Amino acid sequence: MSIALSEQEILRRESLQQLRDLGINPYPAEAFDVTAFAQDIKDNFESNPDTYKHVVLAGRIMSRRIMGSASFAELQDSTGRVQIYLKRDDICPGEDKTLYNTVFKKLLDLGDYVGVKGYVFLTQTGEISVHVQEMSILSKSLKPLPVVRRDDEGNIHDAFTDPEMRYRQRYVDLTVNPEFKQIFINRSKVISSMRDYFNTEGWMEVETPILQPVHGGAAARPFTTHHNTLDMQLYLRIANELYLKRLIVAGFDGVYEFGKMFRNEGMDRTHNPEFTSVEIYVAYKDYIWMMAMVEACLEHVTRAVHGIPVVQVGENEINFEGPYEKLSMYDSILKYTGIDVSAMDETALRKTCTDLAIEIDNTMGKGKLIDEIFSAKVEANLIQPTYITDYPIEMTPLAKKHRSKEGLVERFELFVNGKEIANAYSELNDPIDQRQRLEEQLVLAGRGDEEAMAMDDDFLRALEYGMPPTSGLGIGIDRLVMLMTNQHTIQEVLFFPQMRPERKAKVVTADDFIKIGVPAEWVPVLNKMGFNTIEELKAANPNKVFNDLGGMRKKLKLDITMPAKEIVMAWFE
RNA sequence: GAUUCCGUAGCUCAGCUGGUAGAGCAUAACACUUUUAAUGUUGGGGUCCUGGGUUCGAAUCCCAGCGGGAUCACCA
Repeated sequence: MSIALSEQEILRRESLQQLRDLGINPYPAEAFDVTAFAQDIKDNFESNPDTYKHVVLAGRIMSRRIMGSASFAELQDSTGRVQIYLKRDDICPGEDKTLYNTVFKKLLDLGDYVGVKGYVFLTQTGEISVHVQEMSILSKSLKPLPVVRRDDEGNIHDAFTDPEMRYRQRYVDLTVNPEFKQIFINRSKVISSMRDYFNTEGWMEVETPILQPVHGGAAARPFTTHHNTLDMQLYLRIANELYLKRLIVAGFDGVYEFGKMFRNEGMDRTHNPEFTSVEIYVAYKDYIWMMAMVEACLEHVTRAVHGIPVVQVGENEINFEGPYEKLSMYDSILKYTGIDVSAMDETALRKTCTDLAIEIDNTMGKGKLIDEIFSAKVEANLIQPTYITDYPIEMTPLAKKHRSKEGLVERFELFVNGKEIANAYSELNDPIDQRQRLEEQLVLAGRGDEEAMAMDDDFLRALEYGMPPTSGLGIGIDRLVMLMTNQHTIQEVLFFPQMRPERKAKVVTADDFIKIGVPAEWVPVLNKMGFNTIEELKAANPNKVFNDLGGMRKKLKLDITMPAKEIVMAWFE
């Protein structure tokens, strides 16, 4: 709790107490069953007025226009806002006008939850409104929300836009900027439609460990933690690939998992330390099959979100209907740079990078150098969904060697709008080859590559028992959602993006002040005067503090007893 | 991590070459029975992010720190 309450917060707490004094519970326990929603009323009242003669709805009061004994307010529920009309003598049919004159006009604040019963009608200006016959308080709001106003043209005034506050206090953001809720509704549709697609195909949703003794399956720095009972180091997973493959070894034909991954790396517009991915593995398939599956799946997802297979992303209209363009890694570099890197050795690649003004360092192997060229020169050109296929073996230790092309693996990545969205292999199931490839990763690690993949002996043991030919796919859900919702920062598609901790207010409990003899009712006054710790108080001049207490008492019109001077002096001993 | 911009009332923002801190909304009081960015009148509300420095005097200038944004780097 913050130390000094703002004027408005103090007033709201006083209103809360006055409600209680009137015998009104500001936080009632009873259920309040609604029968109507704002959006439905606005959409359907005019075509079907008879069904809105008795409505019950609930939500926050978001604006009020009080005109004597009648008032308009806007009620916001989960679907939107609808205007409500309150007339004193309607909600207070008897002599007692307290509910209107005191409760509604004085003690309610913007942001309070109320429940209303009444009927829908059209005002003289033609706005669909609810004529309230009964009103009850469902929850009192003690902190004022930012007020965002909209005029007739829909222009927003005093918008609540500070990204820091929007991300730290997402509950405020989505309350006053409800249009952002659609991003998260669409996020949910992306995941649920994809899950539907997988389930319809007969593949099984599974869960695998997040706490892993070996961080395998991807190349990234992990978060490290410690288990006390086992007294062992554990990692938050950077990928779940190796566990899902163990389940293919176990005899499932298709398994998939939606889940959080954790990578201890930089944060920016497209990276959050924890992010969501889906991985799916299907036995007896290869990466050619997987391409067709991805096309069907993403078209299904796009239709689920937008109703059509096309989505507008910035300037670009992106069509998720398959089939997508396919380019091999080498051909894509040839296409966009005119350089054929397919036969180059490491030395030649280094020279090519230098010629193209691409920064490199000594830890980079052949695969990484090619990837640098690709990232710098090709990626941004891949706007419509495009498969980049057949990667150099050095950068892909978990994929099967290409069936016909030497030095390559059966892998594709799907690029959309210049960004990687999906990654898939014909999975490596030759245990001896797999062991060698992981050993090569250890060499890279020895050269200083912090992200080289770790050895996982249990995974190799599983492969030795035999894994059927399998194709696997990973999709970054956050980036897919960014595409589907036309957002260009990952923070906009995460409810609670990672932030640095807020600066802590210097917190001191009232007890500390009470212990040195300060009467409880004077503690907030001292806080208001800037004394938030005992040390700060004791550093002050006792006579000045005593005088200022009197001044504050007068200024704040406090109805509390002034402590005697000796008592104040005693605080300083 | 680098560069750069920003941090002032509950919110959105002004605040010039340093001289008693401002507006709109919100809030409080009064008026008002179909308003709608309601209106009219009158009030209250501030750790100018934090800590140093320069100065007679700092929201303003300088330094450091904290937090955020953008760009870049990193991130297959």
